Amino acid sequence: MESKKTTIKDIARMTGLSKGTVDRVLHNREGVSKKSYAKVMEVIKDLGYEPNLYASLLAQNKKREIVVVLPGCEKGEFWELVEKGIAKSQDSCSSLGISLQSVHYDQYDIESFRAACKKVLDMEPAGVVLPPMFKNETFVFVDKLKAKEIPFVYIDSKLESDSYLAYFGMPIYQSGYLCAHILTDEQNLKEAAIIRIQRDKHGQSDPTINRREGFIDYMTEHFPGCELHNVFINPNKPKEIDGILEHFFAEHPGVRHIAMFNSRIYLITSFLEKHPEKKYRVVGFDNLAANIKSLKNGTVTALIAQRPDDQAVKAIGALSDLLVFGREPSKRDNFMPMDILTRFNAEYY
Amino acid sequence: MESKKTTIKDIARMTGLSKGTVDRVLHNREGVSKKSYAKVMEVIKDLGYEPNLYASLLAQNKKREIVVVLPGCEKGEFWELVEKGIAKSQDSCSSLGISLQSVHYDQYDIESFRAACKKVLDMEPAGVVLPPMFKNETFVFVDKLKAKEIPFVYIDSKLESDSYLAYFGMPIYQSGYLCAHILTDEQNLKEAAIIRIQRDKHGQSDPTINRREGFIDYMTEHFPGCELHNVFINPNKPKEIDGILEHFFAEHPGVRHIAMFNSRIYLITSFLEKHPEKKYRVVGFDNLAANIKSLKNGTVTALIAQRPDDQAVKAIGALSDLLVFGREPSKRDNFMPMDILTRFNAEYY
DNA sequence: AAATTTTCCGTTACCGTGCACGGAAACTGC
DNA sequence: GCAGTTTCCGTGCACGGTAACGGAAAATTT
Repeated sequence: MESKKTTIKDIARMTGLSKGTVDRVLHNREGVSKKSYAKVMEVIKDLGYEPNLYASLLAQNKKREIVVVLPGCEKGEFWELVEKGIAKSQDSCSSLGISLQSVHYDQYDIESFRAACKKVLDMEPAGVVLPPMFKNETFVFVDKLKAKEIPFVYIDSKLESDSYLAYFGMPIYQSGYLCAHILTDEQNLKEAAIIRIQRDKHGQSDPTINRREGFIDYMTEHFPGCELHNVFINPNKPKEIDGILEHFFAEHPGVRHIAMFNSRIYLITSFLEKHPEKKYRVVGFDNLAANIKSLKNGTVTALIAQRPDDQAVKAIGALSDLLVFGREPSKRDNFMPMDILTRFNAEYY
Repeated sequence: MESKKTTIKDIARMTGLSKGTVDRVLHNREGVSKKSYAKVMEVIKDLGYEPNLYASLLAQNKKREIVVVLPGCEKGEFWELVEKGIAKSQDSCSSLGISLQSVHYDQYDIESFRAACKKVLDMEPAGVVLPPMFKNETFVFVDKLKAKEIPFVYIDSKLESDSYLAYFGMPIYQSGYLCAHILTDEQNLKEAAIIRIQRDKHGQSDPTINRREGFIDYMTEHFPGCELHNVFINPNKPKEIDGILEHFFAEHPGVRHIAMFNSRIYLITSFLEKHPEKKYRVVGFDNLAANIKSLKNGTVTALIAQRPDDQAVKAIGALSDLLVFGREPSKRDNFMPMDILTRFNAEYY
């Protein structure tokens, strides 16, 4: 049992052939007689031969590239957290002989996404990681990837099809459901406010829609009498936000519970900090630095976070596992845990 | 920029030395003059040399072994979750040429721990992972490891000393603090019950003590008037537990909040299920299957979990990073996030 | 100054696979 | 029977790094 692992040389010796021929059999290359082929296969099975990965990779001496296609972003925005995950993966990738590249586009400009896709295809990468931001364009893109036999992994959210290698992201509908559970804390509510972003989405795949469904379903099931107010704000006009909120809450003094389904809860903390006596119960999403700050000072009650860095790390890991070790991921759909962050556990995330 | 990665040969050429000497520098082996050493180091930095993992592992052709020393346990107990992490690591380890072994002992029998330690030392492992269960004996053990220059990593909790490579575990005091925060939900409390395990601990390192301190500190700071009742139960006499609890809660009808600082909240769910009308608010620790079950059916309000599987994965990862890549962990103390589990996010952990 | 030790470094034989090259044997057509 | 194909297979170098071996140069001792 302490014997060395069997090598190609052993098989060559056992069969009376040379390692060149054994190699040909292993790779199903032509130029082997049926008799020799059968003999080699038999010995391989008998000895339980497994090729030495290191030697193989060393001899191949290929360089592979994984490309992550992401919206470019300002400091402190959600996608920056994904970038952190990419940075984390850099080390392990480079020591596996894989280089990591990011390609950015403007998430509000479909043309820039098309350009990014073209760029990626020209790079001929060994694998691609992407969040599906523009639904139709993403379908077009991944079809091309499929045609080139380039594996790809979705993060953040996914599009249904049978061609993606894996998906790493939050269970979005359930995150809305959970949000409602935390917001109400099982206390009966009469009213609650949902703060929404005012923007024309043309063809964007928007997880917040699905999330809102989860939220509303929870409320309907548990507190059907609760009235849900939608309040719209525009992140491009930050100065107007406080006014809009002041106006709304003046008209609805009974509302003490606030939820928001995107990562921008920090947009309303300025308003909240002006009314500490109201003790609003506020639940938002994602561990942006600005959100965490408001969480720690008590302005925000809880955040639901989804480990965007881990999503990137795992997506890249799944690809490199495939590329280097030939291992298919065990699951295609990998839901990340929904982390509940409060002021007393936030700093450990 | 499309140039090949720099190799040892490149460095040899650039410095006018041979690759043997470069290799000596890379491994800090002796027999290199200061001048040559400096020259090589400079070129390495300039070219940004990174060794080729495959070639290195292939040439070394070593087999190393990482040993995890753990309390053996029944199905469904805490340490089983750590075992899951070990199983997860098996794949990545074996493809890195590392084999993983577990050595078990009885957590209530110090002699069995001594025997386990001896066994581990005889195995001459390349690295060791362990939770420090018996304080003094662990010190004796890790001293021997240190003498043999075997790196070791603490999980779950840690002992203060300067010899451990890394620690992966929950911030224990803070977890008690957080527990109180969740239990009270910022509502003023008059009374609360702490369920404790009755057992004589001889020399065991017990995280629950520290955790209770955190809990009590939170309560003292936020609700100084709240009376905390200690209720002791004995896990070896499960039939008595319900009676003890019935008796206690009959005598203290005002108590509606319950906390428990070990992983055994499932011991009291039988009692809780008999009194659904009381709507006890119950917070416990760790995502054991039995606990999760009570969480999902609403008996338990929340669990604070610490990713025991991740602890194992990361501990093993830190060791193999050191063994294979020579990378020291960036941090010695790695606190795991304290996950707040409720009935609606538990299944994603 | 010779003898010895120590310090330093180049050489070389691997590790297990991949693959190009070329040669031997078998098979073809005349 | 000979030249030309085709089929099959062995040889040998390459991949990048490791580490033992031994020799030259420098430092030390006698």
